[in-house]
Amino acid sequence: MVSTPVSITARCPIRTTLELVGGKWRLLILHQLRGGALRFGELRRLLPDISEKMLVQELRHLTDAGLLVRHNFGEVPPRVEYELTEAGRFALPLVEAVASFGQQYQRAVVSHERPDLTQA
Amino acid sequence: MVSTPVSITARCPIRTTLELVGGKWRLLILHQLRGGALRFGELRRLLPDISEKMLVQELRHLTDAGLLVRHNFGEVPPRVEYELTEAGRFALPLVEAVASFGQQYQRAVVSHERPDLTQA
DNA sequence: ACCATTTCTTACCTGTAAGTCAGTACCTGC
DNA sequence: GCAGGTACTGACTTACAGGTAAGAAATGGT
Repeated sequence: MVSTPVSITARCPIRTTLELVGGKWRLLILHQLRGGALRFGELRRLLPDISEKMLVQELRHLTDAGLLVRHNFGEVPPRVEYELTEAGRFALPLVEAVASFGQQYQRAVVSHERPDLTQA
Repeated sequence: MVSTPVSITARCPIRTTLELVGGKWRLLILHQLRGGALRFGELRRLLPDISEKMLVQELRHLTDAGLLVRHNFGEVPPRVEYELTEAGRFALPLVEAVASFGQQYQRAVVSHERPDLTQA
């Protein structure tokens, strides 16, 4: 053993977050689940323009990441629910921050035509 | 005038934010500029694995969005600085939230192998 | 017998994000 | 007089996010 090969990578936390919840849909899914568990079909109705394929795929990603739990009731026709885990609920303040920044920016853009954001 | 055609779109604030600062690089750029203006070359050095093309492109996007100002000193060799605007500084808490969530998640992942995040 | 419902898979395709690389213009230092 | 730094631009290419559409499996209703 010549040198110490411990975790060279020293992951950037911003990149970590982007890998977890980056992309077009994940924050929106987490946001919809803020109030409690939802069935697959309910999520699809709440996110009108997501394709089924993407919804399945993103739900699976979030579940693998430990932010969601999947409840399969084993019934037929299928009945499945998704719910935030403890870690998932931990992401809610982040979702809130994203939403609130978007709101402020929108307001600033309608009042002036270039964002100012000086006044809350 | 039969109906009132005012702004059907009612933009989702989360989507707005994603369009503004979504993607692989924009949050990282904003983060680097948190302490004040930086030259193009300094940013390139601070973000080792961004390509010059992407850096130019993303700086331009953020400038067009009103989050950055570009200072061209008109010297030769070229000397250009980028700085957060008021609106850009408004995004810093968001960047912080993203970074801190990533940190918590990382810590949770190293201790258990599935994120828990119960203990701060 | 047939159709609808529900969650999910699979194959295929498109568009855009991102990367590579070369070149430009002007000056300084050697 | 040529290499080197500086902030770009543009052409070309690759990778991947995302969309479309079809179908599977099991059951209940008519």
